[in-house]
Amino acid sequence: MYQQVERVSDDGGMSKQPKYRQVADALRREIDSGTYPPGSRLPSESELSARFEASRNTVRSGLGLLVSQGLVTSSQGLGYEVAKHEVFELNASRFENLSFPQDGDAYSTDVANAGRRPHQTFRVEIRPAPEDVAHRLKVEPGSRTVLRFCHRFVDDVPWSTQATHYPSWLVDEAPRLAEPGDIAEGTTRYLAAHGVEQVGYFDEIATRMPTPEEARMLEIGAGVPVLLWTRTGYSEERPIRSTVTTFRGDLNRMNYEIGSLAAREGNTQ
Amino acid sequence: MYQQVERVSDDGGMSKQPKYRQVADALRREIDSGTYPPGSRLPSESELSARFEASRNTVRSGLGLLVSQGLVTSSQGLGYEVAKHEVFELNASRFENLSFPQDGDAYSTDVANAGRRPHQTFRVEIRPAPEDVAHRLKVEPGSRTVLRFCHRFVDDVPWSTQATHYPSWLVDEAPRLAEPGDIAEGTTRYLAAHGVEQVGYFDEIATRMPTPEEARMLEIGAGVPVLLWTRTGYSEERPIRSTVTTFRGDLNRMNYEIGSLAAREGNTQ
DNA sequence: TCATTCGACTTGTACCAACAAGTTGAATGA
DNA sequence: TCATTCAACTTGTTGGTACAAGTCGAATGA
Repeated sequence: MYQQVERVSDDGGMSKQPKYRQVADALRREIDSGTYPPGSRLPSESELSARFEASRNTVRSGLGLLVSQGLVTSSQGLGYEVAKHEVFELNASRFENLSFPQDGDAYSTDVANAGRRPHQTFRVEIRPAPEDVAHRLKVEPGSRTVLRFCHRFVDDVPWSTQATHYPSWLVDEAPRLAEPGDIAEGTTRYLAAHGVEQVGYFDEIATRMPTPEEARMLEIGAGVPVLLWTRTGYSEERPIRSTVTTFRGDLNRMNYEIGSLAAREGNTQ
Repeated sequence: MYQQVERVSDDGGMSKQPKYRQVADALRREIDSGTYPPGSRLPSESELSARFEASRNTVRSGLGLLVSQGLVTSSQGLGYEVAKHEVFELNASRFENLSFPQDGDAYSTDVANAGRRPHQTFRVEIRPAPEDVAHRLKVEPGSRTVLRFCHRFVDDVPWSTQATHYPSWLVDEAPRLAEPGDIAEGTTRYLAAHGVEQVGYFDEIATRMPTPEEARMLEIGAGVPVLLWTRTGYSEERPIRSTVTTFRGDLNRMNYEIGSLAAREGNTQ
């Protein structure tokens, strides 16, 4: 296959890099330049081992770098594959007033409009408030909250999880929140009908590597971060909900449109 | 130190996990439970090797997992340290009208207000438009753009990079854009004074693992993703700027306030 | 006192070996 | 024809060894 052997010859006087990094860099260049397009298979470890005159372990270290950077994935028995990135756009500012991306309304229609097949599981629990949620809802940590939890898929690929906590005082006014099953008209409308209107919200966006739990739920491989979207909704008087949505970072992008965008016809990616 | 040896005894009938995962899980539990608080040092590889009755390689695999999840960092000669997370809040919606977080205005004051020391380097280049930028600015790929690039530090720790591209037609109307050095009054005000007013913007937020280049600029260790904030600014007629800000994911969180938040006094973290 | 050396630690790199486990496709046999 | 087996691949796990390289503090010597 490769009669010729890789050398550090390309190293234009740069500092000497360890061999496993040279392997990673060489493969990264070839991936970037299209030698190995997204979805294609890389040569096997033993082939690379011969090509780079390195032991299998060294080649594995290099490949491990690429995996932890999310560039390639590996599966036992199959080999290494260049990662595909098919991102899905989420418009976060569209839900400003009533239609919340909650209980499947906006989510299902968005996904269906993109020609994909949505699917979700749903459950309701009574749970003591975790510290961060308690702080956002301005209730005591450990006090009772209703958790409405949603696990979402697109074409049977895990896409996101969404956990919305409601404070117990709100459940007293709107008891159906604590009942299992969907609220057909949407929780925001349901709450508004019971005199609790959401007049504003506060979004926090963060990223980090997934916990093992999150990696399991979203079937995330190594090297893929999660995007955390925390939306705290407010009535005129106080916080009424805290929604934490956890997205696969490799499949999602979030958008905010603010101000007049008359000049923005067509889409921007 | 540890006379007793770890066993799989804790495995309550669960599927057998490889030993290196057991090591990682055990250490993760101890980190979460406070046995090893943030900033503290983990036992050395050889100590862990004795404790878990595993080879050094196996222990290293387990530690490598924690590193790639951003939970711990390692440095040669020093050992493994539990990562500290000191996040910095960015209010993205505050810049809705004129004061852009550009050329240091909002950034410097924000950082100084937090009692930290801001520092930044700045440069201006003429560059052919990369494809994504060209698309956002609605110009031809490869056409001339002005790139104003900013590398920001907080207390001498690399914090973010910001690259703003302006289309060449805009530079004809506002020539100081292409000149090196700050624009004291802020680019947005400068543009407004030349009849180009930004009336809206479109934000895209994404996350991924850093490229080697980004890892170098931001001094990111393994297991820390970057947060990409792309803001495209529009005048009444067309796009006028594309700003891509790259943040260290472990040190930043982005906030959007939308609607009335009279009920949100105090802060939410 | 102060700077240097050096030893004892730490993690990093690189190699070897062996076997486990998943996948695929060709050969086999009913 | 069709299902099964099996051989030949792939990556995954675990052990070993050796040395390089970074860090720290104690011992050394001027």
